[in-house]
Amino acid sequence: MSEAHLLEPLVRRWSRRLPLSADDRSAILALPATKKSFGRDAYMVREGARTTECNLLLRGFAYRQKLLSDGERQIISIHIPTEFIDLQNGILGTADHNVQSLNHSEVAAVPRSALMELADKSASARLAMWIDTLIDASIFREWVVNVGRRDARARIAHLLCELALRLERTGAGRDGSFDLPLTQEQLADATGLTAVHTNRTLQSLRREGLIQLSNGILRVLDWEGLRKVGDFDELYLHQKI
Amino acid sequence: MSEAHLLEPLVRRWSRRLPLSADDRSAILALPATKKSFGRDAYMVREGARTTECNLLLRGFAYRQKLLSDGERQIISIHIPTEFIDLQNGILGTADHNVQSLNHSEVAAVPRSALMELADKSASARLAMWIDTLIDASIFREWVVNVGRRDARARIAHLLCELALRLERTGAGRDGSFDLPLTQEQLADATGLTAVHTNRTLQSLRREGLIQLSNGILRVLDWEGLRKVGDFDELYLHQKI
DNA sequence: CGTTAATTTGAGACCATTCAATTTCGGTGG
DNA sequence: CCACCGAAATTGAATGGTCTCAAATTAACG
Repeated sequence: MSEAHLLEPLVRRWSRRLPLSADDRSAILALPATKKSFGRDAYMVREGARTTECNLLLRGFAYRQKLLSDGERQIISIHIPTEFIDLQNGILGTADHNVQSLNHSEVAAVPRSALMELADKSASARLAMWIDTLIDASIFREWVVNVGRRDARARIAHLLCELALRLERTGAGRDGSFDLPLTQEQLADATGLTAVHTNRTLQSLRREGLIQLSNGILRVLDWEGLRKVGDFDELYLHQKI
Repeated sequence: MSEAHLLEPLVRRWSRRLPLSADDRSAILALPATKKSFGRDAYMVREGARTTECNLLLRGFAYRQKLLSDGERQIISIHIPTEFIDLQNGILGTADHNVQSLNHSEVAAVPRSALMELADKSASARLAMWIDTLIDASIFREWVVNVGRRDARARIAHLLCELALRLERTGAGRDGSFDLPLTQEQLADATGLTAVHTNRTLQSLRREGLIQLSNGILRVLDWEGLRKVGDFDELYLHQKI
């Protein structure tokens, strides 16, 4: 397994968004990349750490989080394969939040310097990176709305809509069924709720035949219904470019 | 008042972060910019609109918001002079949220195309722009934490800490006293609370001698106390680079 | 299979909301 | 300069969504 192939998924994702020349492609694939594995809940990036490399998620899930001084945790975003989990750190230099592996995951670690050189050299790659960070930001904005103004049912429904759609776009899952190994506690930390209330809310969504969620598998039974409960509008994902 | 001078504050802010060559400076100042005024609550950017220009805030305040289908509003960020209020739109092409003027404000509107040309031409300018959008994103992340996991007192204290610090860094205000024409309803929409509860919470912060907030003027009486209540750590503002 | 993690259930408490009414403030015209 | 007006701020009381704490059940895993 040559290193170049590690970044193939990145090339594929970026080229769906904008035209990449042959030079662009080979420059991206020529980036030095090291495969790394992380176990469940392992820290991939630590708040306050200086950046030396950026990680592209190849397999598994990752989530960004911050810890409050009283130990409470807020999950800020959840990431799926082909996404960078810390691209912004490459530019800002210091991580302002933690990133953890959700389940067993694998990343391609690219030295920050090489990535920055690519950005200087290739206008397309640079734009693709910038867009990646901007879509991240757009998702953060929607999450502010989600935890700020929606009730428990809507928060969870919205989050599941987002994840289902993003997973679908990368070809993961089929028939509205996706691998989603989130514990209810993690789901609670992502929606600003407690695990107990998350449990009751999930039950209510299940009772109404909107979803099925067990054994780390999400099945959306009634997409329109879930979308409505979650007040979900996919514009913010910027995936139809 | 020549148009070039409109962007002087931008040059000043960016050059505090990274070195700008004489060429960079003149290229920035040569950008075509039109001064525009907005009245209180006027829409500056509308969700779903295609982008034709980016707005640099010169005077007054602006805030980003999204509306839920039931009419509720969540404010996503608050902007102060010398900041771009919609830089990300120039790249993504479609606005995914609204921006409104908080009080009477003035902006320098720069055509999207000219800004993108500058980004292609000047490595420093595009890095500065990218950093701007990344710091925005970092603030969004902190807001997710704020509305997701903090109680009412902490949310408001944290928001006031952030605004005070950002205002101070731009030279606005003195002796811990700042112009901050936020209504309690806007403060509520920014923290995911109701106006009524925001009122009671502000009273509790006042009662304890932490702040004074009236007539659109915020005075921080006990910075350490407020910081503690708000669980505030400024790392996420990335202003010490 | 035994052991720990994750999910589920119950009941009571509390923080924040809702609704409604009152007071204060800022601006305006007589 | 005062009377007036609408907006903003403030107060009260009742309601409710979510939390807390604790225990029981089920699932995951070596």
